[in-house]
Amino acid sequence: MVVGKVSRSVSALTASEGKARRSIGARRNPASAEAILEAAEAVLQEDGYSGFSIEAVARRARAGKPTIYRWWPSKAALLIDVYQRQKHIDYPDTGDLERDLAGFLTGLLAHWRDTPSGAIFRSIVAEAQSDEAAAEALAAYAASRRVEQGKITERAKTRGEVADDVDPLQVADMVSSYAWVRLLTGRLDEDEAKIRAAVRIIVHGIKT
Amino acid sequence: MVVGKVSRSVSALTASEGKARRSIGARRNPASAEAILEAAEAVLQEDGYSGFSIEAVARRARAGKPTIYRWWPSKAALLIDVYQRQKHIDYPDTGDLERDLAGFLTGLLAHWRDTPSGAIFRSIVAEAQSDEAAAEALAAYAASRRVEQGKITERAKTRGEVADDVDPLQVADMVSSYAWVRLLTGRLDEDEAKIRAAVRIIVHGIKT
Amino acid sequence: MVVGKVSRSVSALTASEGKARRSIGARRNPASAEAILEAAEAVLQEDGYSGFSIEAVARRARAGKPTIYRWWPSKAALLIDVYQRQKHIDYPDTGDLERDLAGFLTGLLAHWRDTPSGAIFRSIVAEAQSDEAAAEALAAYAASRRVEQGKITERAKTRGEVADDVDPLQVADMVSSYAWVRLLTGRLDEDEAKIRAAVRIIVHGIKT
Amino acid sequence: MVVGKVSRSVSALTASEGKARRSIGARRNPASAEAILEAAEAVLQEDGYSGFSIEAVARRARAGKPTIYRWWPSKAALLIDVYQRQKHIDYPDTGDLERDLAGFLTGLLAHWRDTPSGAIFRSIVAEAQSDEAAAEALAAYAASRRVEQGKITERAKTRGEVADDVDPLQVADMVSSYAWVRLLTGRLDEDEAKIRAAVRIIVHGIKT
DNA sequence: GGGTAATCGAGACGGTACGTCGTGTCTTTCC
DNA sequence: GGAAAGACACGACGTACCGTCTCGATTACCC
Repeated sequence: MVVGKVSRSVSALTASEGKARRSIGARRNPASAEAILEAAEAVLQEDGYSGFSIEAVARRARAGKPTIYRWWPSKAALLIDVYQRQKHIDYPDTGDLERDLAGFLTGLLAHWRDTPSGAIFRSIVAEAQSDEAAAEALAAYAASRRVEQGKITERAKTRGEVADDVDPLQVADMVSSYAWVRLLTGRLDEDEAKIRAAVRIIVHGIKT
Repeated sequence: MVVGKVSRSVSALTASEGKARRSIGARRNPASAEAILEAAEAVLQEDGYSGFSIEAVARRARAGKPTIYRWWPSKAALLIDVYQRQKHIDYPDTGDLERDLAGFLTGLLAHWRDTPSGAIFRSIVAEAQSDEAAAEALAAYAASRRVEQGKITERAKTRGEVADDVDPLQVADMVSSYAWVRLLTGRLDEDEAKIRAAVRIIVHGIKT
Repeated sequence: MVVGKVSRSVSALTASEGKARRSIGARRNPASAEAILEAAEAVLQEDGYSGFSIEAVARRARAGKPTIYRWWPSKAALLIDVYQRQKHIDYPDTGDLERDLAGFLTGLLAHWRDTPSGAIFRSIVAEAQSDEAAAEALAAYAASRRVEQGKITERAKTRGEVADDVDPLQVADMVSSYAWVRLLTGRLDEDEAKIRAAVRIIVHGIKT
Repeated sequence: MVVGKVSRSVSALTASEGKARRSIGARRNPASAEAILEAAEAVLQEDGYSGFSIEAVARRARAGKPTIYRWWPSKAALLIDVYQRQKHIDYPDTGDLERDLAGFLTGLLAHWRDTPSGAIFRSIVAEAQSDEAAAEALAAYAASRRVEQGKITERAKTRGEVADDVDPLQVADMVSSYAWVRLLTGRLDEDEAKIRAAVRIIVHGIKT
């Protein structure tokens, strides 16, 4: 059983229309926003984080730099938007905590490994180390993800699988951290048995 | 009881000599190397990773840029050297696993919070996301630290506190990851109770 | 005795109405035109030619940029309109050529120095160096002014003060040029004795 | 008889070397300076003042913008250098004041008309209307030219052709102004007879 | 007297240029 | 041959204007 799947529609047309987009009046042009996000994604995928610049995105999107700065105050904000467009992680709900956490973890690592998401998220974390705005955005995002992922343990707690004094957010934190560090140190292709072992340790550690 | 202490010799004189260093002939000038490393550390501490540039280090060290590039092929290499000059933290050995792990974790977070090490290590992680050399250096460093830290659990295993099928390196990985993510998301001032709770979960999860 | 005085009606109200002007139907709104011209004049006076941009004028006039572009095809056109709103100086007629020319010259320089006219005229000359329309407008304006100013010498010629072969337009040209260059090189605060000396040279040069 | 002719050597090679120039150590590279000045001249000639930008010059010279800004603090400074490279006006010395002044004037106007100098000088004057630095540079330049040109009248004064109370600088000012305004209003193709008439007026006005 | 048409403020759009900063390479001069 | 010094080509930064556009609201004019 899967909850929370969010897909996105890719309109790959916009990027190579040939003709320039125009203003549609005194309001944001969604076509421009779309083109910019797609260009950003493409630049990241092709040139990596080191080649990712506002200029490069603007060039590729055939957009003016001010148009980007108007809507995304920093490189990080753009990165996060790109990441959000990509991401659709499943939060499993099988009725078994260990299975749920292991499913989440393997799903997340596979998602990072098999889509551009991993590279993008690495970029965001890197950016957050030098840009205060990025750090805040990342912190907010991470917190919201912890809440979401914490629900897995919360459900198990409701089922009586987990000790009363356990904080689901803390569990989410531990599980996420394990995934983050794997991403940041290039160890996404972790043996699934190891992942299960790690999850088992935590689940054993918190059960009633 | 304390193991693995590494100290460094601080020659704080070099940074503000006033007069420029000169060549000492056809060989590397240690005073320059020292001045550069100290300047790098100071820049990182004062301006953070965002202000850390080869130019800034050269300015502060009163060194020529080529002198830096001659000895450190990339920003990452310099960062790693700077980090290795730092005093490392202690790995406690009290005879009690939970106490050891909690001591290690609080010590590490405090070390990152109270010395330049935190800013430096954040920078290395950030750099490693786009620089291959930094990534390799970071991976090697992290692996060696896992081995070192794994000894804590290894000892507990020898004492029979821990189940046979537990991989001490995996435990080290989980504990370190928890610390890393806190560093990278600016949550070093974590409540000590929370840290103990996290450690307790893991220790409960792996005990015989 | 004074000839050729042109006044303008200042409706200083429009500039700071607070509330935005609206369309008054399918025809030009004179209040907007007025507000734009006044804003342009104010911007020129306060920030000079370098701060004079369509954006700045629109902001100050609380007008839309298209409203400006609709009625003034170029910055130059707006500048010219602004200049023409200015009060023009008097052409003296005392019955004495030297007195008339000196009066004209000191009056013109004082006018440029003490009113926005100087800044505006400088701007037009500058604009005319790269804008063809401005160049034409400036040429036409300058020619008409030469005719007007030539009448001073013309009258003296009628009185027999001036040699027959003297072209009054040429005299006007020489006198005006002297003033222009002073404006353009920031030498409006010229010693009056010097002005009189220059006029005397010309008057001596053309007298019967 | 002609005095003060200054020629320049054009090394048109530099502009299209194909390969980029490199630094020649910690000092100014004359090849870069040369390439920049030539590119500036070419841009001015081909695109006019409105197309003249530091960016365009840098592009054309295959130079970095900082290299230009390092040596020329403003657009005006660059323009003036370009103008100085171009200019080689004769200050005639025939022993006859009227002939000298007429020769100077026709020479100057012809020079402005037949070489890029005219366009360049117009640009400088325009620039000086919005840029304070340009204004100062132009004022200094104009003053030095007045001194130079004043020597023509000075010599005539020594010869006793000119009244004692006449200021040669003022005469130079009047003559130059006449030329400037012709340049700025696009009237360089003035009838030579008119020029002579203007000069005659002044010479008559100042003679003993 | 209801539709049409032109006007208004507003502001987004794709661009270009600004002036500054950092990169990594180079050369000279001094030791 | 190492080191300080700093110029060089390059390119990204974030901002200001450019001139064009589309909007929604607001009348005046014409059928």
